[in-house]
Amino acid sequence: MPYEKKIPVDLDCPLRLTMSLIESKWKSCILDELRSGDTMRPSEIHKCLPEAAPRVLDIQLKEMVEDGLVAKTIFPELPPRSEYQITELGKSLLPIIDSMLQWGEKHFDIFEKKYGNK
Amino acid sequence: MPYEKKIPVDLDCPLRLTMSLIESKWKSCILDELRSGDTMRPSEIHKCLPEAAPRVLDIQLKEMVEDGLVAKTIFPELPPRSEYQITELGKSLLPIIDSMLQWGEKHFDIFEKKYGNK
DNA sequence: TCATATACCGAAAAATTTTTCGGTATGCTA
DNA sequence: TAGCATACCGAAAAATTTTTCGGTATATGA
Repeated sequence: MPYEKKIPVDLDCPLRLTMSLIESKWKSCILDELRSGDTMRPSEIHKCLPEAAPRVLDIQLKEMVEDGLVAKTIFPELPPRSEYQITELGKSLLPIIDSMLQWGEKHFDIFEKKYGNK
Repeated sequence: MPYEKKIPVDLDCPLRLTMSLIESKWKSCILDELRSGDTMRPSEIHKCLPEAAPRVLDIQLKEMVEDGLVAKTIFPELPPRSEYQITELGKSLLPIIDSMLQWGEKHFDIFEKKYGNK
């Protein structure tokens, strides 16, 4: 296989399971982008997360589809077109994403001061 | 430096900030272990997380102390003794840990079926 | 005396993830 | 016709994290 995780998800404990689904660098951001429920094309997602290497987004989107967090529709056209949309399972993670977002906003200044502008 | 993260935390966005504080393999579990507020000695933590290599726990505990999630008390004795305790900042992450734990419990069977027992 | 336990560190190896680069195929526009 | 965009893939390089191993120091128990 081209690129594949050794262990798809961590079944050792429920906490590690949830973490393993979202801990890759951009997965939580992808869920956040898709939160509205609207479909997004890959190129849009890339535009919204310009710091992410396009290849990682491909890989992580693929894993999220495999994990059932995101659904993919491929249109058999040329040039190719496809769309991604958050699933119900993916939506059920949004409260977690929200609370992390809020926590980060609330405590941002602590870490800004501590680690910020090098 | 012996072992050090390139970038301590991710200040690009609040969501990535929160993720970067807990996404290392065992940090969320460490917070979960320390949740009661009682102090724990390193050897206890190691016993509670036997699958983690002791060295990673050392490293990750040290980072969590640096990040302010955990407090450390060193007793100047021999043989050495030290204690770790969750801080208020660390406690403020517990609702997130809780919701991940609950999510994992609720959806465990999906992933068990999908990826489980090889 | 020898083994064990304690807490931690450094170095190097191994594993994993992320990034970079190049390639596929085709339609549109200049 | 040339260049660009689209969506994706493979391979390899780079970066990062995790693991393994060995070492520090001293007290206790066999």
